[in-house]
Amino acid sequence: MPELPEVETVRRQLLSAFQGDRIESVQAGNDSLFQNCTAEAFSRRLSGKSLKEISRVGKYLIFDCEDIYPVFHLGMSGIFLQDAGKSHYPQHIHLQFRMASGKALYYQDVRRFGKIWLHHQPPEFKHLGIDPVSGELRLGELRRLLSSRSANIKLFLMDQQSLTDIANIYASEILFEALISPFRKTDTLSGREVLALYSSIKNILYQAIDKFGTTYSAYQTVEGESGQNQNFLRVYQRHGQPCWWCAEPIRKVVLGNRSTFYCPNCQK
DNA sequence: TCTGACCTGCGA
DNA sequence: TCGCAGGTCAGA
Repeated sequence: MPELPEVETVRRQLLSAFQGDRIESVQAGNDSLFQNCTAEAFSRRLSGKSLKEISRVGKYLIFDCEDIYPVFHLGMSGIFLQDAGKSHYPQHIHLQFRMASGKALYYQDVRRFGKIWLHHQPPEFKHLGIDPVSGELRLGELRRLLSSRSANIKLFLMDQQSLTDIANIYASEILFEALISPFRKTDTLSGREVLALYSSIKNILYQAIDKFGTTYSAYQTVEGESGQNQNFLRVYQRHGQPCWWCAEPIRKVVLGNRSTFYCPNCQK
């Protein structure tokens, strides 16, 4: 499940492997992934273009291919692979790029929640909030966002209008490290708690990027490897196991239709 | 603001 | 066989 650190890992690995390379041909097989063009048009328009740059806005990956900008959202299970032989689900490979260098790039999406667009100019994402791993998120800005409304803190962290969507695994981990209950309201946090939350957002997300993301189910890096961050999670999927700090069993509840993991003793 | 649908693999 | 996993968005 590619969340923000996984998407950033993918971006860095794609750039490292393919920046400057020219797309010789594209085979696209599944029209349902394409939001504003057909698979055939996607293939035709990208063939012959060079991959100059890849940027990320939230969980969107924007490829700069000269005068055309394919945009990918990986959804729940979208991954890029250099080697189709490392795919665990080759029947779900929907896109295949052949590059002038002789390399190949495959897009696999088991659940097909991913989305692909083709733009003629760099797209804007006005509906997205601040990227939490950019330098744009400062303590004062987080304090302003938290106090501007009275929302559940877990849902706030998963709301892409505020912080470009930190997503489920990391929202639980961030609240655990900050010792803040997932049931709290955003406008009830003390100055000390806001500071703890701010530090925790940075720590947890940068650690996840450093560990090449978290692998559950279908996620693999571009090189076909698993992420390493699942070995460092302290509450996610650990319900019933003792808390890292106090040994109280970790609990699981559903908030906003998503599983939420927390320590009822440490998180106030 | 909340809920359900989309989708497929996996484990109970 | 059924429920769960979860990002996003439309609709209630």
